[in-house]
Amino acid sequence: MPADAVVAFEPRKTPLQARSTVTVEAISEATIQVLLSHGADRLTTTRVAQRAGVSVGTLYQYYPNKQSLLFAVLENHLTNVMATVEASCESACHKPLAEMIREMVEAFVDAKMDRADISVALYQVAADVGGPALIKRINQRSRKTVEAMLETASDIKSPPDKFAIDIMLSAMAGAMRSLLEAGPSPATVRKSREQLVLLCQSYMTAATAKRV
Amino acid sequence: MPADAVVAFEPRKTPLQARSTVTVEAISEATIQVLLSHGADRLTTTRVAQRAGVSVGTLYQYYPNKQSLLFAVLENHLTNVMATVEASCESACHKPLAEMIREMVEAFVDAKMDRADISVALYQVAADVGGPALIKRINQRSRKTVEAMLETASDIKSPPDKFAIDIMLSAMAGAMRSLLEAGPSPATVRKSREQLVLLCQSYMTAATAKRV
DNA sequence: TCATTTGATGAAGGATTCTTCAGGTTTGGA
DNA sequence: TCCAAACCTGAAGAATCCTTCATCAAATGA
Repeated sequence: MPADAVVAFEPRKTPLQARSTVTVEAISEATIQVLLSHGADRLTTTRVAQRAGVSVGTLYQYYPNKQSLLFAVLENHLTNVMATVEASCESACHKPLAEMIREMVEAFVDAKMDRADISVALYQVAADVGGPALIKRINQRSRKTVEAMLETASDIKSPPDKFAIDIMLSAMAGAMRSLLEAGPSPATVRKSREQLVLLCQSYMTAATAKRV
Repeated sequence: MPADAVVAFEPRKTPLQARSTVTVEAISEATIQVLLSHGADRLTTTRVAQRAGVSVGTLYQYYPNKQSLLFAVLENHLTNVMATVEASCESACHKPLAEMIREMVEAFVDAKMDRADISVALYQVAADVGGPALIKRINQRSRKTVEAMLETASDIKSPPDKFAIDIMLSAMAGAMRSLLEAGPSPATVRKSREQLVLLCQSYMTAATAKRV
């Protein structure tokens, strides 16, 4: 969605002393909180700094601008979720298809729910500059990871094609987003998790059958 | 996501003469274009007015503020898509489950693709103030519409519960969003449409089987 | 201990943006 | 034709926000 050149995104300085590590962490956390309490369009660098208990100048010592701050928080979150899913994919290798899907989906749901507030807050940021590109990258990596896992499934001839995997992953993410934004009860989460597993399993089974 | 009171959202004045109808239409269209070319955070009322070929003052004659403009455009789009889906649901009544799903999903995909640019542009706005609430309302209505259709399915005893329908709809919307944001080729759209039908069909079948 | 590096401060410049309103133009009917 | 209502204009007020930088404080290690 960007119109013109993307500004600098790289962090300006990496914390060396323990003191600054705490500061950077506080700024990240404050970003989430401000996002949740004021909304994306009312998030100001001053407000974030205030909430973090530091001054604006400090914030600008680690992030060259507002966008890089938001980008960093988003990237961090996506990377975390990604790592969890990747781990589950590795541990599910060589199992039957249905089990694979179950483990992967459950890992995803759990990772998202673990810090549901972060997920919800960041949906507001995801559409901004940098977001779409980042998400595209993460999606591709996810696709490859899942694809590699499916290749080792013990009970199918050939795995579904890339297309089907993309559809499944985006459907899963979309349903999860809708769920998170509704502020669900634990019971609702459990039920949704189960249904999401079923959704992915039935689709993958159907998509696989087509090719064998 | 809003922090405080929601401002006035209602249009300020309804166009009477043909001239102003054209103006309002131009402003709507310009909003989409600016959203696409500059992004949500660089959308200014002045820019929209300029692109529409009118002055800012004119814009404020019909919309009390910037948010109400964005809200109106979003609402209009969602209502349009919704109407298309509702029509398809009515015409698919009393048919077999698989056909129902196919018609509904295809109607949804086609409605979204019909003005793909609008859909893509509005994803940036959806997370803003008013967006989540609006989407929640539309979702509920969609759920009820689909539920009513499924009740008349000729080949199943009892339809899936509300839960499953919600999951399916949000999964469908999520996958569609991901597709749209990728700027797909016509061939990709066709293939995705087919896969989306399969996704929903297989899930609904699985969810139904569980209850009979 | 003390010099050097790292970290923190926050007032203020500079820029952008929302919104209004006083005054002009066009339209439609009497 | 002529008036009132509808419509349009765009400069400017008011507010908000991003970002910098000169200055002060803390930590490190020699």
